[in-house]
Amino acid sequence: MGTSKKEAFSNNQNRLADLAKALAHPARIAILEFLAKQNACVCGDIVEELPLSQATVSQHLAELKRIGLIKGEIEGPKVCYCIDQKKWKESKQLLAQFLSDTKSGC
Amino acid sequence: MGTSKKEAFSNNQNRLADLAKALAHPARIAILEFLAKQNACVCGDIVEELPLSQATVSQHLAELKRIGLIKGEIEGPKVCYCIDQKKWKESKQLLAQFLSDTKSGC
DNA sequence: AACCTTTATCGTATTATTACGATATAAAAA
DNA sequence: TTTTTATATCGTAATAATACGATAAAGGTT
Repeated sequence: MGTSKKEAFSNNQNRLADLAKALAHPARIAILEFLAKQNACVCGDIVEELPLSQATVSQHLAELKRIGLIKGEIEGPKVCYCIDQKKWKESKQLLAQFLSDTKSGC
Repeated sequence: MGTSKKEAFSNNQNRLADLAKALAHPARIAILEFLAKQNACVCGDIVEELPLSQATVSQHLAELKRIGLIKGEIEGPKVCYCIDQKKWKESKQLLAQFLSDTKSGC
């Protein structure tokens, strides 16, 4: 027990839920907002932006990488993170489609 | 340890993350899609639509109610569920704003 | 009243998430 | 080569989420 029964749902439903899960923490929202604001790859100083330890920030970055929303490139001693344009557009599309399909009718 | 440090983030970031959390399970996506498809309040038969026990479906409905996306009205022995129009539009707006603000610049 | 139907809640087992110190790794700098 | 800097990973403790059987609650039906 306790395991999510994802196999019982459609691909689309799982993709949406998984995307939502990646966004389901304020730190990850903050990271995405920060990367977008810089409008470029950010090398270093993501940890300083957040009120969390380095290890925890790394975990949140890993979660965003897992879903593919961001990617990191090793640049000397640092890692440069940026939003993955292709995947971000896809995700936007997926969410926007869900939002527009789901109408509240009463 | 283990507790999410939500107090360290902005209101907007927390609202977004909380909304995303409500969407972060395929069963809840399925429920919202089903309610939207019916385009009316649905009395009963939500449990039959899902591959989960009645108790689990009730929990998912409670989570959607917690965030305010749906509301239930007692109608005799049944409960009629529907998407909360006002809250749904607000949430759509919140997400859409985030999606359009967050541009991938590299 | 006794019973059926529908939904919520309780109890509980399992798994996932969150957080952080400590440590590993990898590359630049001294 | 040793040291410094930046990031990832490990280990672990605490909390949250998921699932479901059992039971309660609320309202109809007979």
